[in-house]
Parts: sequence; structure tokens; C-alpha cells
Amino acid sequence: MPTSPHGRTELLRPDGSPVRVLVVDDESALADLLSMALRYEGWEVRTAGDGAEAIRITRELRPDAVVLDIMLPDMDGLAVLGRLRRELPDVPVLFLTARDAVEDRIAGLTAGGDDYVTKPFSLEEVVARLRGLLRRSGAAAARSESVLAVGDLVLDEDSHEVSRGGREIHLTATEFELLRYLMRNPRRVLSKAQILDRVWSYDFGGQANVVELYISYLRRKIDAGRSPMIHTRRGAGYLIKPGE
Amino acid sequence: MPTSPHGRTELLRPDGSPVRVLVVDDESALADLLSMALRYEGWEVRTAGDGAEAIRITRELRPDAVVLDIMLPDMDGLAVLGRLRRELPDVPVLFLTARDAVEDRIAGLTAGGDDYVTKPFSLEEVVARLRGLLRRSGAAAARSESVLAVGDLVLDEDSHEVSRGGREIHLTATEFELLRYLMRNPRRVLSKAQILDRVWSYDFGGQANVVELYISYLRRKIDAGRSPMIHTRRGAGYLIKPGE
DNA sequence: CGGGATTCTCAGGTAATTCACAGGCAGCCG
DNA sequence: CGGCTGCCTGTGAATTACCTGAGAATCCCG
Repeated sequence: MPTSPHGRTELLRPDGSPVRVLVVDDESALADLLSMALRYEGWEVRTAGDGAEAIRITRELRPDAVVLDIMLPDMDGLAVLGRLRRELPDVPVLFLTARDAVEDRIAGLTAGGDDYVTKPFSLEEVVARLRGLLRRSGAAAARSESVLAVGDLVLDEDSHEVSRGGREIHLTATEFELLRYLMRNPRRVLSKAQILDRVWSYDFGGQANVVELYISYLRRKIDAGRSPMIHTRRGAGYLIKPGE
Repeated sequence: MPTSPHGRTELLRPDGSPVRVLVVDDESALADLLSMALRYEGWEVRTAGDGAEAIRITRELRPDAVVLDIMLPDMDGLAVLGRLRRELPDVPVLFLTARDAVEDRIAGLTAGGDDYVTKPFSLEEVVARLRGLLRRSGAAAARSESVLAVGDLVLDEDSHEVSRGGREIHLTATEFELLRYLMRNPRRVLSKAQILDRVWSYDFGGQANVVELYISYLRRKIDAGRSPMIHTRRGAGYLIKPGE
């Protein structure tokens, strides 16, 4: 199975070339943020700031997936979507939307197997959803079974179940996302800033010590009594690796 | 047994190639929606916006099934149907129709083994009917188990009968579709948004908590007293899996 | 047209979850 | 060894997510 430079499994197209993703968002800060996170996954990313550009790049790049902000300035997102579909009928789309827009608009849009994320989102979530779309669309090879394992710790991204040594462990949504991020990067130190950026919403304005707090929660649930898997690197961050 | 990328069984043609479906509808938004949902089933889909195009694609594609909106602009649906039949006499057709369309008319149309759904429909329903047509027409590799089972819970997609541990359970239409969707994705967390998109009509504009409500109904009927099969993943969605 | 079944809204209740705050502990430096 | 800094974690408050009863509106069937 192919692995990326940083040791995680990655999705590739059937011909072995990297998956191509188009990000369409008029807020360039957001587009850049996303773009960086997706490149880190080993994907080839292009960004477009408006609908016209999006269509142009779609023609040229023929992306395997599109991340589309549905509130765009020039054309609205729906128009862009229509033209996208004419170019590439099958391309899976991940919509970005405001939380309160969800009810009316999105229902129906996302129906065919597309998906959406509400702003403000966490990068972990965007990446996870996009992986799901790619996996299902079949554009990407590699059935990565959606199960992460580190030592006797197992996390199933489909059922959201976590167990250690066969024993079920109940995690809250935030704990789950934090653990997923750690397990996607085993034996690698992740700084509190990185974790905050990936697991919490991009506009999180709270105290930085939430990360410490949630690490503490995870330890209680995962490492309790056993040989610890979550380790602190003082002044650097945290990492997860198999115990003993 | 062939499975789609997301792990569900899929229908294939006798030669192993994907089932080919033609969608004929002048509302492109609707055609796209359908097309996406059907592709998600692993089928090869082409869309036509009017009757002339429909005939052209039929000649070229020779589809295994056709989804036909019977109110088309240029020719009316009946004319299209006639010409379709001349090209491919045996192809099963799923009609899309307005709710108030004359009953007799439809009854006559669907007499030959065809079927129909009224607008606005839910994607679950269209997919289910189309599967039924394909299964019966024999175009798709016959494995006519239209029965889903998870633990001792059994759901028959043909007869719409549901039982747990041998005991019949009566479900309403909406409850049935929700349960079917869950059972088609066992051990997989489905978000409320996903459920809303698949199970409710594409134009549903109501409160998102109908999903919670119907989950509650289902639990009362399915899990009552027994070891629960429907589980809540707080902050993520719902999933079904065998009890214990 | 009437009555029962069904779908859905609304709103109150409950429990889980998130997070801030603050005191305590531990490693590390001079 | 003393003190500084970074990390850990108990407590509790605010918020959120979810569940469900009651009833209105609608559909369906005879």
C-alpha cells in the first residue's frame, strides 16, 4: 500500500497519480488554509476565488473532487455547481456552508452522495469527509478499510467505535476527533497549536489549554491503568505510539 | 459477491459490467440529483433533457432501465415512451409523475411490469424501485434477495414486511424508509443531514428534528424491551447494528 | 364526508458535552 | 535548592444535543 512521505497511507488515483482537488472559496485565507491541509494529505490542490475561475480550472484540471463554498460573490454557488456538473457529472462535491443555511438549501443538494460541512469547520472534519467522498466515488484507489489501529488501540471511522484490547471505549465527538488526528499521525509529535488548528474550528477563540484538557480526558479513557500510549513531549507537543 | 466501494452489494449485468440507466427529465437540477444518487449505487448513468436526446442516447447506450419524467416539454412523455419501446421493447421504465396525475393513466402505463414514483420523491424510494425493476427484468445478475437482515431484524424490500426475532412489526411508510436506509448501511454512522437527504423528499423544508422523532418511533417499535440495535452517536449521527 | 392513520411542529425536560478557571504538580534551569 | 514554566486535572457553569409528549394538519380509505 502506498504511503506518503510522512508515513500515512494515502489515496491515489488508479493510475498512481495523486488525487486532484479543487477548492472554490472567495475568502482567500480560508482557501489557503484548506489548500494547505489537503496538500498535507498528499493531494494535488488548486484554488479558485470565484465561479468563473472555478469553471476554467475544472476544464483544465478535471479534479477528482471539489470543495465548494456555496456563497460566492459573482455567481452563486448553485450556478457554479450546475456548470461544474455539466463539465464533470460525476465529481463528488463537498459543500461549505453557514450553520443556519443548512436546513433549506443543503438538503437536496447533497443527496446523491455528496456531503457538506458547516462553517466554522475543523480541518480534521473536512479531510475526513473528503476522504469519505473520494473513497465512495471510487476515483481513488486503496480501500483503506476506514479502520485506524495503533498497537491494540483501534478506531473505526465508519462506526465511530473505539476499543483498546477489545474493550469498547466511549468517546465524545471532540475526543474522537482528537484521537483520530493522533492516530493518523502515530509516533509523530503534534504541537498544541497543530492540534488546535486541526481538531477545533478554525475560529475557535478560547483558551489554548483545551487541548491539555482533552488529552487528559483521553488518557483517562484510553491509558487508564494500562501502559500509556499518549505521551507528552514537554515544550513540543503530544504523540501516540503503541504501549511497551 | 460483488460489493460497491462502500461495502453494500450491488447489481451488475450478466457480463459483469455496471448496470446502465438513462434518466430523462427536463429539470436539470432534478436530473443531476437523481443521476448522482444512482451513480452512488454503482450504476452507469446518462441523462437526457428532452425526448429527442432521450432517443438518441437510448440508441447509443441501450440502457438496462429508464427513469422517465412523463411531463416533458417537446414531446410529451407518452410519445417518448412509444419511441423508447420501439428501440428497446423490453426495457423497464420508472415513471416520474406529479402526485395528482390521473390514476388510470399511470395504472395503464405501469401494467407491463413498469413502476412509478410521485414527485416529490425521496432518493431512497427511487433507488429501491429501480432496483426492483432491474431485479425483476433479469437484466441485472439475479440475486433476488430483496431481504435485508441485521441481527434478528429482517426487512423485506419487496413486501415491505419487517420482523424482529420472528415477530411481525408494523411500520409506517416513513419509518420503513428510514429503517431501510439504516439497514443498508449497518454499523455505519449516518448523520441527520444524510438521513434527511436520503429518506425525506428532496423538497422537504421542515425541521431537522423529524429525524430524531422518527428514530424515536423506530426505537419504540424495534428496540422495545430488547437489546437496542439503533444507537445514537452524539454529535455524529445514528447507526444500526446487531444487539449484544 | 367521516374517522383513523400518519406526518410533522412545537416545546419542555434531561443528560451529555464543552469549556473556563484555578490550584497543584513536575521537570528544568541557574 | 529555589523558582520558573509548562503541564495536569478537579470543579462547576453554560451550552448543546437529543428525546419525547401533546396536538395540529394532512392524507387516505371506505
